[in-house]
Amino acid sequence: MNAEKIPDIIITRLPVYLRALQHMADHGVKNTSSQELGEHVGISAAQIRKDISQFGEFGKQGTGYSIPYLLDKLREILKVDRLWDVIIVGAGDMGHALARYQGFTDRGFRVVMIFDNDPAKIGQQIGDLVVEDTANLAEKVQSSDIKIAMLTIPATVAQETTDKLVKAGIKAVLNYAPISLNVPNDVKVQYIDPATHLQKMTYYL
Amino acid sequence: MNAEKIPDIIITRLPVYLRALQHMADHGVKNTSSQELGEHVGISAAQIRKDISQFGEFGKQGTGYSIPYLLDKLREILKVDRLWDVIIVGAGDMGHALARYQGFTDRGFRVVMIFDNDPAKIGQQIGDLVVEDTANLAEKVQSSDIKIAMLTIPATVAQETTDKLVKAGIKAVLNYAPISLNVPNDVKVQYIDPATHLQKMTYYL
DNA sequence: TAGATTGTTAATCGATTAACAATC
DNA sequence: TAGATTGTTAATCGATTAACAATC
Repeated sequence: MNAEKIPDIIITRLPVYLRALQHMADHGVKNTSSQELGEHVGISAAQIRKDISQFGEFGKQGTGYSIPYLLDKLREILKVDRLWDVIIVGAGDMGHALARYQGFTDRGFRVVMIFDNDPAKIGQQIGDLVVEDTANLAEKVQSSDIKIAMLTIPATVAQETTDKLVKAGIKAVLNYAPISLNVPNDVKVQYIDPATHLQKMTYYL
Repeated sequence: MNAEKIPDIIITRLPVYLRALQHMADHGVKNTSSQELGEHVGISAAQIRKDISQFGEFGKQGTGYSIPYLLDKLREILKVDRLWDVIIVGAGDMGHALARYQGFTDRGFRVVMIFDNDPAKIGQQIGDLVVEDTANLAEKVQSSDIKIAMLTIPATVAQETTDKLVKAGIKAVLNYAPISLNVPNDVKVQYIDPATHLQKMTYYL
C-alpha cells in the first residue's frame, strides 16, 4: 500500500472495478486482464493498470489478474472487507426503498436504523427495522458509533439535519435530497439526485 | 452559444449550478456572483465563470449574474426548458419511489409509464400510473417517441433490457441496477448505485 | 520458447487556477 | 468616481495515453 496521496478520481473508479469483478466472480470467471476488465466498465486498459498499480503489484505479466485475489485487495483498500452500520434519515418512499434494498449486505453495508420526525411514521415497521424518532438521532448515532448516513428527507431540512449528523460523529453522507450540502473537510458527501443526472443527459439529446 | 465541443465535465456541473440557482430563486434572491454561487456548490469562482462563459456572456461586471436570466439560459442549454417524458422499467421498491417522486416536474421531466414483467404487478396502480407489461415496452416507447428511461430492475436482466430499450429508440438511461451497461456511442448512461457511492466514501474513513 | 500482459515511464492531453484588463 | 466582478489569457497542475522493457 502506497503512502502517497491517491487522486480522488481513482478512488471513484475502484468501486466500479470491484462491482465488475464481483460480477465476473459470480459467473465463475477466475482470471481477467486489464483489457477485459476495461471493456466491461468502459475504461482504457492502461488506465486500469495505472489505477490498480497505485496500491501494489496485484497482477502477473502474461496472465493478468486473479479475480479472487484482486477482489480481496480492492475490498481491503476500500475498507469494505468489513460490515459498516449505516442509518437512513427520512422514512418516505425513498427511505423505504433503501431500507428494503437487498444489495447492501454483500457489499459492505448494513442498515441498522431508520428515522423520521413524522409521528404517523414513527413506530412503523419497515423490513426488520422500526422507524425511530429523529429527536433521538444524535444520541443513537453517538452511542452506537455510526459513521455513515443516507439522507432521504426534503431539501428544506437537509442542511440542518446534516449539521446534527456531523455533530453526532457522522463522517459520510449519501445525500438523496436535491441540494448541495456544506460539511467540514473531514466529512464526505456523495450526491444522488435523479433529476440532476437526467439533466446532464438531456444536454446531449 | 458556442459551436465547439464543450467538455463533458462542464456539462456535469451545469445541473448543479441550476439546482443551486433555483434554490436561491425560491428564496427570493435576484442576483448572485460567481463567488457566492461557488460557495453554495463547493466550486471555485474562477471555474464557475469559466464554465458559464463557454455558452455566452451571461454576467455583468460589477454586479454578477441575474438569477432569473441565468436560470433561463442554463435551462435552455441543458434542454430542460421543456418537459421530457420518461419511463420507469421495474416496479419494485425503487421504481415505486421514483414513480411517486414529486421532484421531477419542475425540473424538466414527467414519468409517463412504468413497466414490470411480474404478472402480480402488472395492472397495479402507482400514483397516476398503472404498471404495464414489459412485453409491450418496445412498442410503447417507439410509438410515443420517448427518449429517456430509468432502470430499476435486477442487475441480471439490466443489459438485455437496455438492448431492447436502445432498439426502441431510447437515448438516455438512468441506471439503478448495480452493473455497467454496454450501449452505442449515441446513447448516454448515468449510474445510480448507492453501494458504489458508499464504497467510495469508506476509503476515507 | 513464444505469446501475453503487467507495471511504469515519458509524452500528450485536458482541466483548473491565478491574475488582470475591461467595464458595469 | 470608486468598488466590484466579469470574461479571458497564460501558467500551472493533474490525468490519460502510448509505448515498451520486464517477466510470467
